[in-house]
Amino acid sequence: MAQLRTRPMVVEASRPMDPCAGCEARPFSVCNAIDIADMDRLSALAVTISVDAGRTFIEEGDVAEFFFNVTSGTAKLFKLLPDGRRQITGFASMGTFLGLAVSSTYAFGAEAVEPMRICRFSRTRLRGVLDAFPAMEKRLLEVASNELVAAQEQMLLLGRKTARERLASFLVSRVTAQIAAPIPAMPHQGTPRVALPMTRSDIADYLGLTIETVSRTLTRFKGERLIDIPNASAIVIRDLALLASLSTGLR
Amino acid sequence: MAQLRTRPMVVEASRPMDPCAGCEARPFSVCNAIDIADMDRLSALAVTISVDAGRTFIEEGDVAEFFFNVTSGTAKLFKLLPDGRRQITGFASMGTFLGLAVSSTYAFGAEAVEPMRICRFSRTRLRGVLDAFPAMEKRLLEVASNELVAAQEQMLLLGRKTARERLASFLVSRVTAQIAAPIPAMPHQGTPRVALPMTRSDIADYLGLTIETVSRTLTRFKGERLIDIPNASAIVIRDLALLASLSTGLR
DNA sequence: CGTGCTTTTGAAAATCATCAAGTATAGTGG
DNA sequence: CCACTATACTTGATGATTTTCAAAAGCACG
Repeated sequence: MAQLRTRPMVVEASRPMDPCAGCEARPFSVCNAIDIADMDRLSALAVTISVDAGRTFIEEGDVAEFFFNVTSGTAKLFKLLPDGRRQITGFASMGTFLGLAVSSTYAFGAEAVEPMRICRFSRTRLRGVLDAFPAMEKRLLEVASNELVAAQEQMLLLGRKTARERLASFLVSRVTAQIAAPIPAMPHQGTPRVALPMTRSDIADYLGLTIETVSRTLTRFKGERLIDIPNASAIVIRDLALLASLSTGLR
Repeated sequence: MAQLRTRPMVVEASRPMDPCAGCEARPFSVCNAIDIADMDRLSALAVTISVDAGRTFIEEGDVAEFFFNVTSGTAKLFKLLPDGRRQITGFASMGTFLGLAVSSTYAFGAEAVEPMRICRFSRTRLRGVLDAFPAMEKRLLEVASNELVAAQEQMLLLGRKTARERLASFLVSRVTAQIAAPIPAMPHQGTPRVALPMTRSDIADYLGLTIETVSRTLTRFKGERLIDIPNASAIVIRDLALLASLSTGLR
């Protein structure tokens, strides 16, 4: 399990103008629910933070003092068992809102898998903004509902799919996530290239497998001309349709 | 996979007075967020329905026309793969709110495991109530957040726990759910008795195992004096503390 | 007191995990 | 710029937990 030396988290007292105004993540985040005119109310609470790759910025069980919004980069969200077994419950990228929890402590940890920028809000102070702008609370409910649907899909994967089906599902979801979200996306004319900023170990802990099984299964996919593996952190999808049907057991 | 003959769903045009006034599930449900004085606004939309055991009242993929609130009984929520493999994502009992989904179709199916009474609301009409009472929307966000936490815990179980740990977790969660919720609970002086209205097949599909493994593991627990099995639908917990530590791998 | 279902129990098989090297890859410092 | 080291990834052999296949035992209900 990745463990980098712990460099100090860089906190910038960033308030040049309105940090939210030019925020690239806004179109993809809950912040967008607030009218641009009222945005200052939100940006007054926001503190921009840089997080180095490998840095844990949410510790499971810690008092939940903050909400976070991912501006750039990718984080893995995870839960641990006492003996160190780890389940990654999801990956958070641009626009993802983190910290939803009724309890006073975080129910999961979060660690950057690549350098990140995140927006931090005090939970108590954000509550005031939420009360003032019900549209944002409504947006949060949408976000939570979507995550719930994704979580149920992942339960189906973890509880009932084979290793092959899990990897196929993972690759397909990476493709669709890349299309739906962030960067206008590099043109993919049938052979989309998905970036895998996370390690094989992360993928394994996300899919409930071991790194060896992940590696073997990807190698086998390559042999079957379903994918190409130019390097460990990128995969070229050669037959998305077949992968998609594989992912639901229709081989 | 349980498949009973399909009896017609009984719909009662129930509006004797205010059906919500004497509702036993209200203290445990989102309805409680609304002031008793404003309750008529909600009860005007509510239609009470009886569901026979074995009846599917939410079909995965169907247009999501309604929200539901469970008044009594228990339902299993599930997702299916094309070849029939099933993952039960949760059990819904008194007070559970169902139907959260941004999409226009249900992301999961729901089937009664014992006779139920449920409250049905039109999604479009409930939207008006939610807009009028932000407190209820807020409550829904709390509910969704809690379910998200539970879903993450279940992902940890499905992805990383052994069969023994899964069953131990299941039994412990049944005990705590019984204490926290519904019926003032029968006095349990160290040996709580948990009801299992669902079949072994349901438990298996919930824990990502087969019925055989569920049966074998429970039998082994019995042999180890951790539980008693008076009958197939009830279990007496003889050593909750040991089960609890077993559930996190601390054997 | 059958009849049909669920549950339990047993034996064999299989998928995936574990153990163990060996091979890339990336970052570091000479 | 190139070895050198650390880490990540791949590949192979073996093993174990869990599944699959099969059948008997309980239970509920007519």
